[in-house]
Amino acid sequence: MEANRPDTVTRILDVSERLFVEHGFEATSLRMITQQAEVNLAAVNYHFGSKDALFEAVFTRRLGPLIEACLAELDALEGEKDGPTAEGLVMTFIRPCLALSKDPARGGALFVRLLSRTLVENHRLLRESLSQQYSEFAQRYGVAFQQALPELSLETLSWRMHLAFSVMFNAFAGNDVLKIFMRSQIVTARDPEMIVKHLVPFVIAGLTSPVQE
Amino acid sequence: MEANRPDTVTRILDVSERLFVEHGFEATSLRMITQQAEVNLAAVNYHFGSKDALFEAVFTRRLGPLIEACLAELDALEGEKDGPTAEGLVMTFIRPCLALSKDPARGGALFVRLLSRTLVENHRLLRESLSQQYSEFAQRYGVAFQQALPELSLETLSWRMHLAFSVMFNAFAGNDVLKIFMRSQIVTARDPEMIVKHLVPFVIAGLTSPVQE
DNA sequence: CAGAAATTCGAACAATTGTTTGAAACTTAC
DNA sequence: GTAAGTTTCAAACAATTGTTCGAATTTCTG
Repeated sequence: MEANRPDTVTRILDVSERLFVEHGFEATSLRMITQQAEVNLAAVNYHFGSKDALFEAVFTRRLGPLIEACLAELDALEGEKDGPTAEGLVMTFIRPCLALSKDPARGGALFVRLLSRTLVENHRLLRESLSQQYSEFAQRYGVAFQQALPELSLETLSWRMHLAFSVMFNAFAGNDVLKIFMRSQIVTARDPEMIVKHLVPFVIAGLTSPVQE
Repeated sequence: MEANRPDTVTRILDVSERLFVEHGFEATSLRMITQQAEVNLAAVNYHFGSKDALFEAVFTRRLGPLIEACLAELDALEGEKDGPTAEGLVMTFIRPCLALSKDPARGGALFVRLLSRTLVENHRLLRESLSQQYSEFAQRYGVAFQQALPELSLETLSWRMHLAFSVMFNAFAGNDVLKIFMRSQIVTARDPEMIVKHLVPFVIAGLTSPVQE
């Protein structure tokens, strides 16, 4: 009947990804995970070693390919004749996030939400294990944006990049800060295309705004 | 020696506010709180009733005055002769947040960080208890922005407000999404004035960007 | 000062947490 | 088919969790 269901490791990862997003790392117990994944309680410690290691495994499964996709887009853009524009650079980040959000096989928007959550929670996993590993990501974008927006000072550019990635992450994660207050006024459809339609112009405008002294 | 230290309730609230920000709600135990606050373990349940009620108390202590300050600024702005501009509206939100961040007596930037964290975590407290209570906040800003940016469709305006408040919240909370990756490149000084210097132009540009079809 | 009310205290409660263990079941290889 | 290796299983582990209780203590009130 259900012959080709994923193996134990994959089922644990899928359920963990969803539960970590819904309830957070601390509030998600191994019994919740193993119960919904229909595996034995000891399976987590057998396959991953510990709950912390499971969390890291959930992360590395998606973050690596996502960052590689961004860097590949960056390579393609820098290969063109004209220098990269700010909009082009933004799209090299948007497109992989969009593709991930629209792919149910890769958890859809779940992982971006988990990433956003973990960033805000300031987890030690992101501070220690993954920060060094993926420092290339930020360095590449830093250089590229410096090239695309040469009129900005390093301080201003750094701040605008910080703000731009901040709003992009939160948009993809669906963190509706206003949804809490506005009852039914804004229906923030989770449609990823809709996100991009309004997100990209907003970010581009913020990045390319003329400096005022 | 230390005669006028705060009373038990205040000490619990102060310590809880800090620990909830540092470790999150679930990962903060009552024993951590009572130990650092130098009160008995049972004091929390005696004064607040439960850990959930303590969390709500930590919230209501700061959120109410903050929102009222924003609405007061809004009243003052709407009382002027000219209609409110987008920048003026943004500043009615920025100024109270800035004042709170710079006031150690009110926990400084702690509460804004807690608010940001709780928004991302999608806590039921913000969905249920506080959303109805402070719906006036969003409604007032919705009407005001509609007046300041009449050329925008309701859909576009809603999205831009969502993105604007999203980036403002995260900026004040100090959620450096790039800090994780960039090692020492960007030193995002926690100086609130510095935040505003770069945050406000970014948000204004995104809000007032001409619509492109 | 005496009595009442409010607060603090130490101790214990049941429940849940992540983790470990050794045996059972299964898969693979010769 | 049998032995070796891999995976699953039920059960238990010590530790920690939020909460409760009654007695001690302090503070307020007359």
